[in-house]
Amino acid sequence: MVVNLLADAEAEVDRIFQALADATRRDIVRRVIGREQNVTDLADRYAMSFAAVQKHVAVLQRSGLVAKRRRGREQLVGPVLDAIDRARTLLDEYEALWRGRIDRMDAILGEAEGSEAGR
Amino acid sequence: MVVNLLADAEAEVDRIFQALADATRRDIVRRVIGREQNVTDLADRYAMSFAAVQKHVAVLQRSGLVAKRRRGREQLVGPVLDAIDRARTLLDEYEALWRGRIDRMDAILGEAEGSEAGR
DNA sequence: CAGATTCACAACCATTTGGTTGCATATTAA
DNA sequence: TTAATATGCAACCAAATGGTTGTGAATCTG
Repeated sequence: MVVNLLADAEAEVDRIFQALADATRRDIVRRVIGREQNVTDLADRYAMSFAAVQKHVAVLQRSGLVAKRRRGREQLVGPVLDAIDRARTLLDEYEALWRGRIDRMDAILGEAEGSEAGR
Repeated sequence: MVVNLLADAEAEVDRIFQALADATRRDIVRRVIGREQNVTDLADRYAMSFAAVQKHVAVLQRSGLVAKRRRGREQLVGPVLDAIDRARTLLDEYEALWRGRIDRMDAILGEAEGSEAGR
């Protein structure tokens, strides 16, 4: 159903913003965009336990912004360019909305739908 | 100290992304950008209690993205254009960061992963 | 093989989040 | 003045978050 598709899309946006709502995680994203890094290297940068950093990486992974790939005994954390680009586009859309350039888009996602009690 | 200034700035970013990490709140932002609305009107749109919507508005208010002004017995919720523009700029910076690093990475991408770029 | 490295994962804990109901207060309308 | 409207706010609750420690399994390395 359309409602579920929308709900899924919204949930995905939720996860992306949620993932970015933590300074450590934003920093991790920056770092792995610079270069793939294993979890230990990442963990060494922050004043918290290895397991805590592991959890942050898991949150980012769930949001789709990063992914891990194995290399021997280590897991290399790297950016998922498609997802990051999706996030970027999403931010673009908010920017457009906020700038008020979306007079036409108002007709599309304006009054009609957003209201539905579907959550 | 510089550290605290940075921490404050990061905390503010936290609050902004956090505020946007909920579909109802994103919807509220869209709506009040379209036109100032009182809390009751907003609450009528969503399948949750008045108090719940009140709390969502409070979160948005703490993030600085919206503000309330009194008109008689009602509180009109409206966008805070300065703060929204600040947030927009912030998102722009992330966009630039991501795009910039990705572009730069594209140049390097052909090479083997063994190559250490000292950082 | 033995030890070190790297990671996964479970259990636990405190705090925050997102929701509820109920009650109090301010303002408008009749 | 009384009733209806619009809001604020406290108390409560379940689930999620963000952290910890501890245990165990893979994978190098000497």
